[in-house]
Amino acid sequence: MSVGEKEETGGRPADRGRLDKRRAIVEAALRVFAQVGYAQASLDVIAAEAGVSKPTIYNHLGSKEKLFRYVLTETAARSNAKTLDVLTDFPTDPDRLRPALEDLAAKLVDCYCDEQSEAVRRLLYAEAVRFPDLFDAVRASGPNQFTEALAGRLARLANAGHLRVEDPVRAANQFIALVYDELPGMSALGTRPLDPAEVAEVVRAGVDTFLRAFGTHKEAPDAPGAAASGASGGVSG
Amino acid sequence: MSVGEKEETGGRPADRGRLDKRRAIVEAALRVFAQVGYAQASLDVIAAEAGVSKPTIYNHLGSKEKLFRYVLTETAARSNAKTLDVLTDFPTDPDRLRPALEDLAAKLVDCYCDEQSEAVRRLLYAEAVRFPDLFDAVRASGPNQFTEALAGRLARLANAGHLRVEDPVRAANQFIALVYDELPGMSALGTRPLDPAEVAEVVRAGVDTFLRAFGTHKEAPDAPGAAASGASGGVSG
Amino acid sequence: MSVGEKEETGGRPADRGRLDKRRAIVEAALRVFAQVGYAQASLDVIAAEAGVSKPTIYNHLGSKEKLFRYVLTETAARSNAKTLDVLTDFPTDPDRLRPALEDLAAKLVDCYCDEQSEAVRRLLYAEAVRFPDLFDAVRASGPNQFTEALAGRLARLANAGHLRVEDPVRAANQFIALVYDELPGMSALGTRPLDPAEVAEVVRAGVDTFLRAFGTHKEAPDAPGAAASGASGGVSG
Amino acid sequence: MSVGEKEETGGRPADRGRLDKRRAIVEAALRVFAQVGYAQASLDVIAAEAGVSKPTIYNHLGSKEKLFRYVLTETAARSNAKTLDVLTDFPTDPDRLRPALEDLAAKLVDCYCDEQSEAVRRLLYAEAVRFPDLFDAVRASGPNQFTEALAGRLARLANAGHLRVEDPVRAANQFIALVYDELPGMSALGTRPLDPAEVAEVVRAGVDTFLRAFGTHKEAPDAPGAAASGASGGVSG
DNA sequence: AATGAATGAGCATTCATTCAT
DNA sequence: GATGAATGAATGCTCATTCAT
Repeated sequence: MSVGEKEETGGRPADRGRLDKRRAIVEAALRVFAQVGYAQASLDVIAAEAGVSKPTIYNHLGSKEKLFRYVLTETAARSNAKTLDVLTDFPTDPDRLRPALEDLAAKLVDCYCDEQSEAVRRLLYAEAVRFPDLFDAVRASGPNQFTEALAGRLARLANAGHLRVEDPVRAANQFIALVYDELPGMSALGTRPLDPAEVAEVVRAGVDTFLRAFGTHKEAPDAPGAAASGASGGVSG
Repeated sequence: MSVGEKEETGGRPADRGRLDKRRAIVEAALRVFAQVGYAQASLDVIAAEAGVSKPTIYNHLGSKEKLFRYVLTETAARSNAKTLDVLTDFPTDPDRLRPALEDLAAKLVDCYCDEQSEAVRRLLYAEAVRFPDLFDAVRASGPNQFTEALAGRLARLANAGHLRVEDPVRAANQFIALVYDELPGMSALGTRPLDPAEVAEVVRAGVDTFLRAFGTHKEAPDAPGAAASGASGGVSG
Repeated sequence: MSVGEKEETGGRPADRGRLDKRRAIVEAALRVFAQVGYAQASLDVIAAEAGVSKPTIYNHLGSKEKLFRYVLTETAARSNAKTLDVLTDFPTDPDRLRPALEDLAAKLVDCYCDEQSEAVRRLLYAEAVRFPDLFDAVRASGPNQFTEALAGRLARLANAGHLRVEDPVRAANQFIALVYDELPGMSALGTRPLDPAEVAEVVRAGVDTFLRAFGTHKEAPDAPGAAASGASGGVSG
Repeated sequence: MSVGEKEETGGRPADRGRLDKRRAIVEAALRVFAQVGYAQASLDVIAAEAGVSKPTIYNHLGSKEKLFRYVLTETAARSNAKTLDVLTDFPTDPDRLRPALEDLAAKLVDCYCDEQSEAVRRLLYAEAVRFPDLFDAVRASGPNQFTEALAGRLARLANAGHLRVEDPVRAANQFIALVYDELPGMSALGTRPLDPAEVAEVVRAGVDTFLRAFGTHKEAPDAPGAAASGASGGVSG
């Protein structure tokens, strides 16, 4: 235990290879599950992809089902942590609210649209009947926490006079809905790359609507007239 | 649909049984696919559930994949038709906009949360990678059409001075997002029954936010104080 | 259904091939089970040996365990029927008892030492722990019935004054023990061919002892002095 | 076995643990083999049962097959030694023959029906095809020796005028057959406990028949009327 | 000497699909 | 047109065995 490198696993040096293999298995499994789903994923393929033999998967993770559960919860946890992180930078008492919200929304949809995030979402949808507990677990550890945290921020902003929200949790959910809801359709559920410009536009429009609904008079569109993607003028006033 | 209604199920009476079998197969397949997913669904089970023999499925639909495609597109088409229908009752020049929108939203989420609708959604998510074209086809025939139609209504309302919308398509998407987005999480992706009261509350809150963002001064909450789950009046200061 | 051949199965002509396959499977399974035992028998090998595909075995017999049960009980039933048959020829009031008993014993051990009989015995021993019910079933349908039947004959002989038996069932068991017990050891549990002469000698000696114990004075050794295989004279008196 | 009794378990004290492990392995293996058979016995289970790791089994015994051979021969040897021992107490010139024979028979069937003895028998039956040499080895070292020894005793008794036997080996085999043959069926091949009273009855009946066949006039039933389960006196007439 | 970890080979079972009837 | 029967191809999982430690 002289220089380092082995320090990071904490255990005996021999554990190094073991942990590498475990990680390789889990990563390969995520790739394969995301590609073909739970039922169609064959352990042969996962083993090959991970560069290990099939029994090694069983030694490490016990069964296909346990592997699936582990992969999903672990991946979801990682995604969730990243998502929660985007709130860290969010200013408590922002100079200008609109850009702050747009920044937040951009980072948020970035997390939500991340390849692994979308893969987990697809798998949870796909197996909602067979693994209902997985859905609950991931939701509890992820989206719900983010919603709560965001609700807290919104409540503080409201208290500071920057927003008019009555039910912060609902407002938080609506914020997420406004900035994200259109994207899965555009990316074919995370299956096709998104045009960043379109994403930015969706985000801006979502934040705009959010602020129209919950903002105070102090806020004005960032760049007037930039919000419209379809009909240019004509309507309101 | 004037003259022969029965004509559309085939001319000779002998085809009657044939079409019955086909329908039985498709319905059974939907049930089974919805329950266990594409890969885990076995044709034996579907055949048994439909009360036919396995080769009959092949005679009628060619292969498991074609069966899946057919079931999904057909079911989606039915759902979509029902969804589009909810716009029929929507008044062009409503006396009071809020209740009209709430009624519309209620009917809409009813369609979206319908068991078959949710099953199709889960299956599209599950097989988004393997059947990307299915996702596109269903989206094109369904949600997109509804969005467009709703956008048209919103534009007319805007023209009539009832709303202030610049981009009607976007507004339509946001309307849907606001009234529906929270529900899949609540129903575990259509897997668990929803509490109608909670649904109504979500819908009302979504419409409320929508009107705060896009409504004109003429609109006020339907029942003062009923819209929020928290404090009713103004929050901030 | 002109000449015949199909008549013997009774069902539709198409059933012919089906029944042939079933029989082929069962026969192959018996061979393989007898050769390598239950656990080591692979369905691949059985299928190949039977000239059918593996799923066909499942179509016909459901599972390896069911196949085993079926093969054992069916084979045992056949063996048992044959064994019971040897009593048919046994004279009720024999002129001379000794040759009748020797004939009976010879036929009996022929049945007991039959290849299939021994195979079933080995398999029952081998799987007595895993399939205790099989042991009971086969015993009830086979040996017990024979013992009872033989006991009946012995009782009648006793009543007719040809034997002195108090407990006919026990005497029957002892008769079987005397004429058969040595043979499994000699044939390595049915694994090696028996020398017919040795078998005859064992049988004769067994019957001799039986008659010494249960016979009346009327009976005398068939061929005086022929019973001894080891020490020639010297002993008795 | 004069000087060092402990010498035989190895010289250095360090070997103590090694030999303990070996013994633990063999005992565990016997338990597992007896329970599930050769093929179904997994070395993982045996290792766990023995409290050692799997490679340790290989270090000590080389392979599953060698382990099986060793376990069977060693266990058989132990059983055989015990069985041979029952002849030690058998009086050369008994006062009364019947009780002596009954005592001998009781002890003998006790040995034969011992759990380990039956387990070995079942395993030899089960693997008679795969391990024919094992069957021969065990038979040579065990039953044959006992038979020979018993034959010697019977010959001496005959010489002393207590019995009338012409072929002592055959008589020995018949003695064993008479007192033991019924028991495996009653205990489901050693799988179920025997009722001692029934065993005693079988033994007594066996000895009775043996004496009726080979005894001299000097011998009479031990307890008049106790020998038969049916009518005691003469039957026919 | 003992073990944790890894693996190649094998097995029971299932399934989508086809063919003869 | 409908079906019973059959099958090639996979799949999840287990096991005896070996190697590095």
